[in-house]
Amino acid sequence: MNALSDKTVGRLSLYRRLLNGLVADGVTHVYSHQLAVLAGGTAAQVRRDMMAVGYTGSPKRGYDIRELAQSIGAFMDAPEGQGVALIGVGNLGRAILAYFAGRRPHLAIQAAFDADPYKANRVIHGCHCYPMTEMDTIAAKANIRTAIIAVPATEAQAVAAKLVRAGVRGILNFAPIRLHLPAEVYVEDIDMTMSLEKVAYFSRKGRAEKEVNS
Amino acid sequence: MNALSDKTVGRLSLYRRLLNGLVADGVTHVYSHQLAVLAGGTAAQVRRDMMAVGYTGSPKRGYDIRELAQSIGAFMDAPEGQGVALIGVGNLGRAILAYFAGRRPHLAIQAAFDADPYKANRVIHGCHCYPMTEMDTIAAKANIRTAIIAVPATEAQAVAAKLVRAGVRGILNFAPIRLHLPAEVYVEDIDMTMSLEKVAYFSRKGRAEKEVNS
DNA sequence: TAGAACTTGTTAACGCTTTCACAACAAGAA
DNA sequence: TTCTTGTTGTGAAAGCGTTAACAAGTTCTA
Ligand SMILES: NC(=O)c1ccc[n+]([C@@H]2O[C@H](COP(=O)([O-])OP(=O)(O)OC[C@H]3O[C@@H](n4cnc5c(N)ncnc54)[C@H](O)[C@@H]3O)[C@@H](O)[C@H]2O)c1
Ligand SMILES: NC(=O)c1ccc[n+]([C@@H]2O[C@H](COP(=O)([O-])OP(=O)(O)OC[C@H]3O[C@@H](n4cnc5c(N)ncnc54)[C@H](O)[C@@H]3O)[C@@H](O)[C@H]2O)c1
Repeated sequence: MNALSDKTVGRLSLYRRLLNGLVADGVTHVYSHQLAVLAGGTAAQVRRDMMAVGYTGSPKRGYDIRELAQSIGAFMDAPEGQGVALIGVGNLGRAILAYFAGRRPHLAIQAAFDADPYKANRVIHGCHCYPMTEMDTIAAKANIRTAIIAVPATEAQAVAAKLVRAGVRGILNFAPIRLHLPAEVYVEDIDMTMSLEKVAYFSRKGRAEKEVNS
Repeated sequence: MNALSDKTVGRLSLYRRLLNGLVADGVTHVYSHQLAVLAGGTAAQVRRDMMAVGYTGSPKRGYDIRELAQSIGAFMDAPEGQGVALIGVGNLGRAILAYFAGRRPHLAIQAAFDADPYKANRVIHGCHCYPMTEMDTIAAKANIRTAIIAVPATEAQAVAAKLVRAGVRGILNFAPIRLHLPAEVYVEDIDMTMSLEKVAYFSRKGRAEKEVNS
């Protein structure tokens, strides 16, 4: 139960998704090197990540998929489930709502908020959309500690501060600015412009490849 | 002109956007520590990144914003501009089209593709949407080397392979699977589910903080 | 049973990235 | 001019995450 690193948690999430896929295919066991190719990593890394969750496989049979997935779940999921709020129901916000709607039982978007009164008090992709003025009360009532920001960049800092005041401790931020918040708030930025520029750069320059001596 | 690291390229993209914002505010010079707080990093890192692009500021005045932005552009942008293709014009694809439409002159989405014949041969957010059957010819004609994948996970691998055959060398992948492609193709994954699970985890556990001795 | 074959768990080495620390330097003040 | 102040550029150190390597272990074969 010691603190896991950022990257390890990300990979655990990926592993679990892959494991669930394997369960659906009827597979029962998997080796670290198999999981590694699915996850795009190395076998050593998979084993090291398993150390972090404390799950132990068996030599010659590998990992029991169902047990391992459950083990990761015990580690990552809130036992009582966890609610998420979405702020900003624009083009991106609606796509996100559509995507996450009813997909994950233990991690669902429970409420959406938008400053536009035209969008408020409607149900979008199965999620009730409230006006921003009600955010504090609803976030408190549903015990929301996690939020997704999909408002224009100019609004993001103010919205983030408001969320933190309402008790939010983790933010997934799509606005292309860096938020300034207390250190105990975890912020993950998804900066599509930055990502696209990286891809564009490397698709011209090529990835710096390790030179292989002939 | 030596190879830059992944992370450095990402930050350069961010710096440039911040610099452009400052130019709009009429600022002409900036210190490394100012840029650092905007970018959410440290002054030392900013200076090291500047080393990478080879631009030299002046002590006591800092960096000339306009020159620096131009310097980064010379480093990152294709001189003749660069076209991007979007595959999959669903909920997410349309949001992306709306967002990038007409925003960046030197890095524009020039063509969209979708397997659904209902979506083909229409103009969506100013971008022509073609049927998948025409992808090869159009990608070749427009000299497209960069693509965004926003198709369902089950289709992503096949679409990616098709893109690579058509000459694409960099892919921004939104589908929640790891693509298996030749090593010279640069792939950046944006895995929203993974990111959200990370945020959910750390919003409960708190970020592993450095213990400060009293 | 003994041995072969292949796996896991774990420590140590490695490499990449960030941070530190400071010499060199520019600009203004005295 | 000379001193003070606050910056940049950069080698060296530190930190962090990944990879390599191998002992210990499990199963199958004979
Ligand atoms: N659409 C994309 O694909 C995309 C890509 C990259 C980044 N982004 C970023 O994501 C964010 C949203 O993008 P979008 O395309 O959905 O924009 P959008 O304009 O379509 O939607 C923004 C929504 O936020 C609401 N809003 C505005 N101010 C608000 C406030 N103070 N409180 C609550 N709600 C408020 C608006 O009413 C609107 O519904 C932006 O920051 C954008 O830069 C979007
Ligand atoms: N919507 C989101 O916010 C979101 C979030 C996370 C991940 N994703 C991922 O992004 C991808 C797209 O999501 P979406 O919500 O836009 O899905 P969607 O179903 O709305 O859109 C998918 C689009 O792809 C097209 N398509 C299907 N097969 C194709 C093929 N072989 N070639 C070309 N086009 C094809 C479909 O016609 C459709 O227009 C999915 O992989 C999804 O997992 C989306």
